[in-house]
Formats: sequence, structure tokens, C-alpha cells
Amino acid sequence: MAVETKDICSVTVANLEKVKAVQHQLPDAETIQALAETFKALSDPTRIQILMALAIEEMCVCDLATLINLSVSAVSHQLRLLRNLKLVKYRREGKMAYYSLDDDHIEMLIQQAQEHVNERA
Amino acid sequence: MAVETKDICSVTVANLEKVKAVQHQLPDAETIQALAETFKALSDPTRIQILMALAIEEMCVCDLATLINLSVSAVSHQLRLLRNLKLVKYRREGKMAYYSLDDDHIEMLIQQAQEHVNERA
DNA sequence: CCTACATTTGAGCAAATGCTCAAATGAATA
DNA sequence: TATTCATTTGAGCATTTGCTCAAATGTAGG
Repeated sequence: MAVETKDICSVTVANLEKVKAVQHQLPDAETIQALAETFKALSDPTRIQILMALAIEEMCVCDLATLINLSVSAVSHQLRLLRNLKLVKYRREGKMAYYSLDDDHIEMLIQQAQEHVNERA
Repeated sequence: MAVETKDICSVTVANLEKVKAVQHQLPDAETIQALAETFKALSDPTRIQILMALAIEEMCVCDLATLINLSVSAVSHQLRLLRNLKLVKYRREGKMAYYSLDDDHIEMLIQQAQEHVNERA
């Protein structure tokens, strides 16, 4: 038999040592989850546009809605999500709420992803 | 009135010049979509674990399944998705399929996100 | 107080997501 | 050829997602 196989909990494993070794090098579940959530925040075109716009300058909700051609309500929902993730912050000025980026890393992440996308032509 | 408001297609806008200016600086819709899809590939804990494992060394499907404690079928489904996105590739060796990373950028993206997550303690 | 308007919020709904289960496929071996 | 086993695939299903719509909230001004 070329590959030594063993049974663990009724699951076939080809190379248990390798599995264990890699397992030790992976981050813990919390970190994995946090990573996934970070990327999930960026996984929607609407949110990407909001974040890229705010990376240029602060904007109020209605201007963001016009910019990305979406209802004010939809934008506000997404802003709440981004607010909860501490990716954006806002200041009130009269009736208006001016949003801006609250996280430098995100801008760099998007930039790096953009290079990746461009090089994939 | 402190803020000059104008109506466009029944949508209120606070600062039309700003909207237009930012609009010109944002990437086109295709790029936005590609960015979102890139991040979406990374927005799931299962896929993050697969990609991080393969960044360490190539693995077969059953070992990946053992590693992340999920059914072989579930892992295979995710691998197909990552394959379609050209993020992973595989080679066959007998019955086994050994998967590995097919994209250097992704590894860097994850690393950068990891720094972001760590600094957010 | 009343109105106007920017924003927020909750409910609801269609579409997308990620899994399981069962069956199909591919490849080595008896 | 028949069997075994790794992998793939399709169907089904519960959950999540991102929007719309209607109503609520907050703030400035008459």
C-alpha cells in the first residue's frame, strides 16, 4: 500500500503526522473566526464601495446613497454593520451624520486585494 | 440653510460636487465586484482554514477534512469553489488528490488581516 | 407645538450560503 | 471483472444575507 491509512472516529486519514503538525501551526478557533469576520465585512460590493469612498473623505448617509445608487435605508443598515465592527465612525452635524473610516488596516487590505485583482488580468 | 440640498431622481443630496468627485476616484463596477468576490472567498472559517493549511503544505482531501473536523464532502465542495476561483490547484496521485495554493497574494492578504486582528486586542 | 428632513430601525422576503446525505465517478488492486 | 476506497457531485434544507417598505427617532427652525 503506497499510502498508510489509519482510521480515526470512522474517518480515513492518509497522513496523521502531517495533520497534527499543520494543526499546531494554525491559529486558534477565535482567530480563525475573527479573520473570517474581517473578510466578510469586505465581501459585499456595497460595503466595499462605502469603505473606499470613506477612505477618500467623510460623507453623510444621503451622499453615500447617491454615490452608490442605493436607498438611504440600505446604506444605513450597512453602516450600522460596519459601525458594529468598528470599521467606521461618525460625527453628527445637525441632522446629518458624517461617516468616516475608523480603521487604517482595512484601507490597506483593500489596496492589497486591488493589486491582486489587477494582476489577475 | 447650512447645507445646500438638491434633488436628483427624488433622492436628497447634501453635496453633489463631493459625490461626483468621489465617484471618479472609485474603481469601476467590475473591479468592485472582483474585490468583493476575492474577500468573499476568505469570508468563511472553513475556507480560511483550508487556505492557511495549504499555505503550510499540500494536503489531500481526507487529511484536510480531519484537520478542520468536517465531512469530506463539505471540504470537497469548498475546494471546488476555491478551485473555480483559481485560489487552489491539485495534483492526483493514485486515488488521492493533493491540493495546494495556486495564488501567492491570498497568503499575504491573510497575513495582513491577521495583523489587523491581532492589533485589535 | 408643529413641520420638515436626515437618519435609524424592525419586519418581511427573495436569494445566497454551507452543510448533510446519498449516489456517482475515478483509480488501484485482488 | 469485481471490489475497495478517495473524491466528486447533486439534491435538499436550515440559516444567513441584503434589500425594500413603513414606521420611528432625532434635530433644527417656524
